[in-house]
Amino acid sequence: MAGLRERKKQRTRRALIESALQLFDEKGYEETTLAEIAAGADVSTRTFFSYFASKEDVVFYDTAERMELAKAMLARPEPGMSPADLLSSLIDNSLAWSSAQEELTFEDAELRLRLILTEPTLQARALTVLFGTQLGLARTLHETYAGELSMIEAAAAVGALFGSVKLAVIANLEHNRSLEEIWDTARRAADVALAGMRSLG
Amino acid sequence: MAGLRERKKQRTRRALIESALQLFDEKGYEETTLAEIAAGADVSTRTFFSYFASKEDVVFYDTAERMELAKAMLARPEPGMSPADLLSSLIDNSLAWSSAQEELTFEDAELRLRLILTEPTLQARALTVLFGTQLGLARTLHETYAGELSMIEAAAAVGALFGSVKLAVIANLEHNRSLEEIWDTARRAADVALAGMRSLG
DNA sequence: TGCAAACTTTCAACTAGTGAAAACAATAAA
DNA sequence: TTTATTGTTTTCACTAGTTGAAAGTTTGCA
Repeated sequence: MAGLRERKKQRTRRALIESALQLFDEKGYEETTLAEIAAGADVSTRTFFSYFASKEDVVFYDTAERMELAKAMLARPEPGMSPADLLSSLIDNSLAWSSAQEELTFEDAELRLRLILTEPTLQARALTVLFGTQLGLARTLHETYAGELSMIEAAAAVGALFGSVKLAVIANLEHNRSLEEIWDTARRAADVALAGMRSLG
Repeated sequence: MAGLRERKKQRTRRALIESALQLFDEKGYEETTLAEIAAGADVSTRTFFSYFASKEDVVFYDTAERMELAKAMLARPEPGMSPADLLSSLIDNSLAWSSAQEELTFEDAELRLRLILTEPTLQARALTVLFGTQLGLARTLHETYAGELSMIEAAAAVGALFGSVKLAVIANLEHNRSLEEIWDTARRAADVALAGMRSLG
């Protein structure tokens, strides 16, 4: 389908991602230099920056894609579904999706999560990314329920949902050893936020 | 009271803050270099880093103080106050406090807010700071209502509250011209989150 | 085959941030 | 008031992320 040029670019991109994640795992994030990442992917340091805007960005390479999926979900709810139900199913689906990715092995996904939770720089970036996602989802939700849901309400709903899940999961990180436990924490926190929406209508 | 050494340090700190904020205002955040900030405060560039860990940190110089105030509030609720009521009054107080600071003029405060909302780097830092604050407040709340409120519930409550307010305020930035309007947006968003808590008990 | 467009490399520069040792100033003890 | 001690700032040297520009390659297409 796509020409050689396009395929080559995808390969370079992949090579950069793999080189980076492997090095981060082996030596740590801060300890890995861009020069090393580039070398591992057989390109010049300068070239790294035509694929990613920053060192942090490699770690979040699939964010845009995930965002699109989530948006698509919110854009076309099953007929008759309330905003709260829709958001509730979004949480379920997102958690499920994390496990079921082909591109990355389960270990890769877990490694990446640990990396993000461990490295301050990446944590900060994650907060930014998540924030942007929420804004986008709030807008979509507002459009989906045009008339019924003001922008403030949509933003408050999405913000409350993500805010409670995020804080609860992180605050319980020490206690949550397995993915199941994390999943359970997330669900319980989500229900706190969703109860608010339901009680308002 | 404090010795000369201590007073001198406070003066240098102030000088750095003022030099930085003034330059950020005049030339923009990214355009201002640490060398210029230091020069404006009559110290060496290296000295900047014994006062602040990074360029971003100057802008958030009073964060720790604010955090302590908020924590203190959550630690000693009026007898018989529910968690939801307590958090509700926290929001009111925080919004009020922003306006009533002596150290900075009203313009300074507003300039700083605009700076933070405008500059990506500072936005990112704000998210991190706010996140840390939430974690601290959730722990305090959990301790205050020991037995009644699990850590997950406390985190979900605080996360939902801050999450909804934050997202609603930002999402409505364009529409919110005055502080009063922002305040109103915040209150409305907070009520969405608080309704959830109240409906659960 | 040959030209134009897309990509990569090389080179040079700038800035945030860090470590270490030398220089300097403040405090307290003699 | 001199001296020893301790805290603070400066100077110097260096690393690493990031950006711009120009030169060099590769690919797509006529």
